[in-house]
Amino acid sequence: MLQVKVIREEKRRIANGLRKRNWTAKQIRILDQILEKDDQRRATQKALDDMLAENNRLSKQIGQLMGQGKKAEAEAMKAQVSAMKEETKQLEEQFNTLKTELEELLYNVPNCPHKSVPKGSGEEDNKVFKAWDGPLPALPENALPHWDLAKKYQLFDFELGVKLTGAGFPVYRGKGAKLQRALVAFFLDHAIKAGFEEVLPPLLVNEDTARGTGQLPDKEAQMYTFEKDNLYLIPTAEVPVTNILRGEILQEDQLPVKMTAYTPCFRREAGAWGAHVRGLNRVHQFDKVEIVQVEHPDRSYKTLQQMLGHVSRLLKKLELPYRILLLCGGDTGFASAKTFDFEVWSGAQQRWLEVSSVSNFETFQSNRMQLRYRDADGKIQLAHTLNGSALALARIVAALLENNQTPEGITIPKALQKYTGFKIID
RNA sequence: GGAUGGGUGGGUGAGUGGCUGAAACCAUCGGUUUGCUAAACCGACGUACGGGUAACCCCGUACCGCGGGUUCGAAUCCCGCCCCAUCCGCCA
Repeated sequence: MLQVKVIREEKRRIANGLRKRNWTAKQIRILDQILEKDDQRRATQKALDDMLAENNRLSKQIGQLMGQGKKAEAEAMKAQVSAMKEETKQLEEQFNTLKTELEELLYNVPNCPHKSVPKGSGEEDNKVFKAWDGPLPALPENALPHWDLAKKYQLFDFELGVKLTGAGFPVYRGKGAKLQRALVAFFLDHAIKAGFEEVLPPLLVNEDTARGTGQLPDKEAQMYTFEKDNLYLIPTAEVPVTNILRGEILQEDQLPVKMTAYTPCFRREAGAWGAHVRGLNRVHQFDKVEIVQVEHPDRSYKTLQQMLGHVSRLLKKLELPYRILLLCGGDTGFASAKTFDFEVWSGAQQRWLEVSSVSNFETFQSNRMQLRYRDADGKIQLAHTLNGSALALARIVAALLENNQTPEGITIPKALQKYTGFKIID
């Protein structure tokens, strides 16, 4: 959520940012509505506070009169305060309404894209930030897509998942299951080596937590919900991990806070099915190792680049061809100011698959969850939050299987062999 | 799930209707003293929103788990919810 203060002081910049997200002039008028609503809110608060101050003053006097035994005077004053009560109540209701309305307006405004983010409406306007300059795997004509390889080598089973749960919940088996575990361990070890603290968070979160990172109210339809207990299954580890610091005021020298977590991720993906979603390309449950950083605003973009470096190293070690996209305004997530996507080449499908999304949210999340630090002058400031997948398993597995298929079997990249305990799937 | 007792500032913890935004102690920070360290002493020390000021700051309001209620006035009384501890039940 953007701060009203920022909208007021930098309305031009915010409006320009929204234009990059393809907002029309008409839509951008919401900024004026917000400022107007905030003016009303402040005026009402002033009136209410003055009223309450008067009430408090009189009440104190009543207490004193009572203490002095001046009962009649006290009673007269009581009547006076009682008379003001109705007006106070009205002001209070008005104030609460305005506050709620203001918040609802603010919930509709996405983050302002960073100045380096290109304008655009969708995928087609994303810029290739780093192209793949190496060779693509040379696979034979009859190369199998990963869903066929999975059948051939009994690595995972979708039909079985349907029996147990429903579509989009694969059951991994044998070397397929071991491969999952190996990748998780591989990713976690590298994150720990890069200075991230490993955490193993709950997979169910409450409403406050879902709100903190912006899943509520923006992306409610994306999450599985447990109405009876008022809990949500996490769509990414970002949600519980970033919220660890919700409401905290950190010391400046505690920044950056670096955390990593492996969790399964659950996504309803309602209405997202269609072409290109076979096999592991899109599933309701997948495993992911996430890296999260809470950083000083002055350093957050440098940190974003470092996170790109971290993910790049993982993909190099896995010997997967990859490219990095800088998302355009229209494709950048609601809460993000700047997002890079990583895509790996899926040899048999002959397409790039998104395996990681690395974002700087600036103060969009920290404002909502009041995640702050005390600067050198002792002033309290909102911290920047960042996160990235490092990495999401399902599609990595798809690419690994497809790209490494040989007549003898599927070879395992060298760096991964000590984790899998086998060099080939045959 | 049942019973009982609790949820107060960074921590411990006092506070049963007005003098309490909240004692005291600890921690932290600044100062005095000191050959250095320690100790002692003095002082500062919550957050949000709003108002005033160029700023240091000053003022107002709200917040003692969350939400509602009673009252001129609520940390304190009443109701609902959440959470924690202990015991019982169940159990990986």
